[in-house]
Amino acid sequence: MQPQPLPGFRDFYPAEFALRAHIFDLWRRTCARYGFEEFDGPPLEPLELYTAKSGDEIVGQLYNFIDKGGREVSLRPELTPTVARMVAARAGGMKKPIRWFSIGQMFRYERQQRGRLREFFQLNCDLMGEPGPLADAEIIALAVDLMRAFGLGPAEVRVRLSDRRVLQALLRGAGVTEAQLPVAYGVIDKLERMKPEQVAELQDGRDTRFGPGVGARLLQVAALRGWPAVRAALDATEGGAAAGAPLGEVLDALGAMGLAEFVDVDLTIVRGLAYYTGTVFELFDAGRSLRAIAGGGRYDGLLNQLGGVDLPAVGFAIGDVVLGELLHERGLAPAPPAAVDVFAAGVTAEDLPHVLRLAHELRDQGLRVEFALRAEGLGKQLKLADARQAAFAVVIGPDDRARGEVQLKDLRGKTQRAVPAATVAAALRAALET
RNA sequence: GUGGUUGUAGCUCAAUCGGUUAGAGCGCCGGACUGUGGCUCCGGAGGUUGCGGGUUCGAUCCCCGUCAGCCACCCCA
Repeated sequence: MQPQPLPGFRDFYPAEFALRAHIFDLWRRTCARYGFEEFDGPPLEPLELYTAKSGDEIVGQLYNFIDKGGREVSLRPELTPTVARMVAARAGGMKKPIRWFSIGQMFRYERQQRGRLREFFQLNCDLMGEPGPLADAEIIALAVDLMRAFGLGPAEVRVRLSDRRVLQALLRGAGVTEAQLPVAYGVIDKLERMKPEQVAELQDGRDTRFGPGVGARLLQVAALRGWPAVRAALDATEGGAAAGAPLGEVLDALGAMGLAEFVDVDLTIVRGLAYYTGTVFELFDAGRSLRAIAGGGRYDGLLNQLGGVDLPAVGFAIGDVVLGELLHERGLAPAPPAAVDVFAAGVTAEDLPHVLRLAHELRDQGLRVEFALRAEGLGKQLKLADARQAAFAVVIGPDDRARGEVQLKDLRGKTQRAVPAATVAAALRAALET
């Protein structure tokens, strides 16, 4: 057996590379439509950049090592700390709000599974310097349009949207103390994966982490679905209306953009407990058979914590792995594009110099051209042209040359016509532009 | 990192109770096809049955280990 790539790392053969290029292309074009600017940082960073944000525990999930200068370094597992550093360094000089995106390869030392590798590409989008809910709506709209760009509609992908402020108000109203909030977030986050017995213990109070009856009320909060139900619960809670106002404005804005049909209000979306302060959302395939496609939210304190500049921010990240799987599943992964426009074929050995001259002339004009690299029958050459999915073939033979012509074949339309040799380049350019 | 499960040709799969030389389709290469492609027909290459060990007269098949994929847990920044 040949040596294989390391576990969780991929070889990109042309077909897979074509999908990756397609994904990157649509990511870039969609971000551009929202006025986002592309940037990048180093793939290798000081280890402290990540331990400062997440603690020493994450080292177990990093590709870290000591470099030849004795520095503790790590391949980047995420981009946010790099963004924070870069923004902090020049925040004073940048017009707000800042709209940035980046496409880069990330590395995490984790056990791989479907949709989770040790190396992946991630699109990061951050909108910094604006605390208002329209910024949240803008970011969510971008995430939705990134799905629509691939042909994925509301029947294929769903945004599950929550808000840390709403969840906090409802949990406090349910009797969860301030100190118990982190535990309650953890419970809600795990609810879908908990055994029925554990849920029952929460329901009937055998789970003693919360006060009497609080567990059952927590389950009621977690079961709320849709904005009307959540808003009704907020209206019945002290301070609830104020806590729910930003989420309401986000939903109104998304509705005005015509994207409301993608969004499900669902408070069980918790995500990383550490730093989200408001809106929190994840994108899933509608059948929920895959991992989350994307996730993000508002993290108003993080840039200050990491970079020392107090800027509110909202953002998200999308990986290429789950998205790629979904595109395959839905038949939305494009076939690799044809690599050549024109195949130049000669009939006899004496035609070869003319084939080479024409091929090079066409290449100089920017056309993609291939020809047979050894003497072969015309049928064989055209088979190759067909396999390459060339749109046209030019056939040069002794009879054609005697008349100063070449045969120009439209391989898709199955038509052929004689063209003066001097005008074939212009004819091909014209035909390929249509 | 823990537990479970699956590994046969480039891909998708077959191989009787443990039995002789591990097969098929697709793909690839060559030919039919010496000035015309997609079709068809013929032929060929390609396998240490993931790897290592054990049981057995004999192992793709049973056992152990290991590596890899998948599933769950963990984690999800």
